[in-house]
Amino acid sequence: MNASDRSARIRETDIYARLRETVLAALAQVVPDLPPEIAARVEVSPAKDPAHGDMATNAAMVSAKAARQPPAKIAAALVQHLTASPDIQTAEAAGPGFVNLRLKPQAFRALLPVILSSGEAYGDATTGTGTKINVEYVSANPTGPMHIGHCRGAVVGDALANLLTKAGFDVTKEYYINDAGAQVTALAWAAYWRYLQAIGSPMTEEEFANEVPGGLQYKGEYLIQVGQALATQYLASLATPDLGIASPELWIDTVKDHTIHAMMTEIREDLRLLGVQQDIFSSERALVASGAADRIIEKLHADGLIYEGVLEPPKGKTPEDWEPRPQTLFRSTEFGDDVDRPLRKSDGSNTYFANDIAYHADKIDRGYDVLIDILGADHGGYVPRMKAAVKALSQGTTKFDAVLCQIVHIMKGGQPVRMSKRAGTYVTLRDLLEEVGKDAVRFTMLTRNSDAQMEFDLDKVLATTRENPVFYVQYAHARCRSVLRAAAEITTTDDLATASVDTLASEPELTLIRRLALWPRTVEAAALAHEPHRIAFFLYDLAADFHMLWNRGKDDATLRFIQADHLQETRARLALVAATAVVIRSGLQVMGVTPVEEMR
RNA sequence: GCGCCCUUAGCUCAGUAGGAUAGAGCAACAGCCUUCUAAGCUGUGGGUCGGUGGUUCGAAUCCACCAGGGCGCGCCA
Repeated sequence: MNASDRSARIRETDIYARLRETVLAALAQVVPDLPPEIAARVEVSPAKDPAHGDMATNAAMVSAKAARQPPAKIAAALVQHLTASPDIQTAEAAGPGFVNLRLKPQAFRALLPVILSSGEAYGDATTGTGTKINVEYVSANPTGPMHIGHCRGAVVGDALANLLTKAGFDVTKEYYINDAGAQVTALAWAAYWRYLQAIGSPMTEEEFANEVPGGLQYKGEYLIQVGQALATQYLASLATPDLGIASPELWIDTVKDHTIHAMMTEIREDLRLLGVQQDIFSSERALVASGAADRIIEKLHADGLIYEGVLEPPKGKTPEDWEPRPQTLFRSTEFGDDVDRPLRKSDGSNTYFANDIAYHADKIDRGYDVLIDILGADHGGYVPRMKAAVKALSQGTTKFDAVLCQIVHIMKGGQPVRMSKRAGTYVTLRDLLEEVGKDAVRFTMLTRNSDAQMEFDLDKVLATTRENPVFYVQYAHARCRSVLRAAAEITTTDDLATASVDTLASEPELTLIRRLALWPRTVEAAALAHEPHRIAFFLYDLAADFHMLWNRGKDDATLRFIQADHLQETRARLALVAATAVVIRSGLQVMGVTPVEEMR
């Protein structure tokens, strides 16, 4: 799509963007030599108070200084020019220099055919055209099935990726498998224990645990199958002749491979059930094995960004066992971090950070303009060093943003559900999905800003009341579909895009249409802010407007959508209903929630 | 001790890229309602946007300091 096609499309679908162009054109008449950076600050935004009209612009105020004229004077001149616009009914200067615009109802109504012919593509933006973004999310240790703690990041990341795609970005969804660290070695030992059990080893768990460096972790039963599979494939060849612990070199890589593969199979299935489908799975272990991590460290070394040094102890709180030690450090302080960060452990292997630098370098090499990591809030302290690393690696050309997800507290029967493996109340993602379903999980996870803690009340997400946004939004869509089904017997609905909508003039109808008009703007703002939860709130408001309109039919039968003896009126109303359904679907699509056709 | 995030109605939370008189749901109060597909509808009360300064024509929003909560703080990921 070229630039003029693009702006034509914007004029057609985003009424606020269109009016902004109108205002800028008028402003160019009033203030001929306005600097572009001032023009960029001109906004046309929806009026908060209906008494102010439909929209307002700050054009006069932001340009007053550059024009060396008082805002009121510029506003008055703008009003003169703007009243000539075919979209505008009235324009008036108000307050400290706003220009309030009241649009002709037709300007809003004309959107309905556009929505109906665009379908769910309505709201697509071109903001991100030409920008490649990588969204990395979930990235759980492959040490067991996914639990609730992983779930929020998965949903937020997935919805954000969808949102960015809708806003025109070229998006890659990625999962980074943290399969290289000590945790995975511990996992392999745990699987090896299940293997020994499977081949009938006489060792007791205690005897085995005493031989494991760091002790036996991951006692979950989910590894039993892995052990049995190993036994089937390798018989007793991974153990000593008397079925004891063989030298780790003989089995550790095999068991690791096998176990990680088994865990990832489970995790992929969990993700699939959650409706998450990532494009790329990157392995930390493969990255290290390929030598990429070492190469990056060498490169940074050559750039003078790595040195051997001793860190100061944390101020005010010196750990008991603190002692000065020389370490391999990355100069992250040169790029805004608080302290330089270690890259090597004392055993010579890389820290997680070192490998993550290599991983992000790899993503930069793949040509992304923006890297987004979805992280748990407990990784907040990690963000500045990663930001520093990306800056150093890309010479500042690649942007990095981290979206932090706060903890989710599961509530049931008014009581918090404790997350404890020992107590057996460890809630897996699969349990949650079975209990409330994918759609309720996804929607609910998006009903809070991701950096706010959230209560997930298992009883409330299934409630059929207005206070449950999942229900309220789905119900609005179901009602739309219900009306359209009912109307199918009276009038055809397939060509509503060409229906005359001039009769839609009541306040609740126009309120709903104005809400629909906000959709492109909402998509764009949410995408740029990396805040997918805004979509959920928009849909809730949209649903409220729709239910309001529906409820009017309760009091007054002539206000119902279907009027058997007024076909033209009916078709106009149905066009509005159909457009509402389209926008709800469009929003649910971003959230990864399946719209329902009926509530049963 | 330091850094990051947070603090908005009784409760749970929004607040659209600094805009006008800060919004919604629940709860409370007062009415209505038995339905084109229903699990409700209308109205009312309720706020020093944690506090104090500052920048600005204009601040819940940006800056500084203070108070309270969460997270993190040399080879865990």
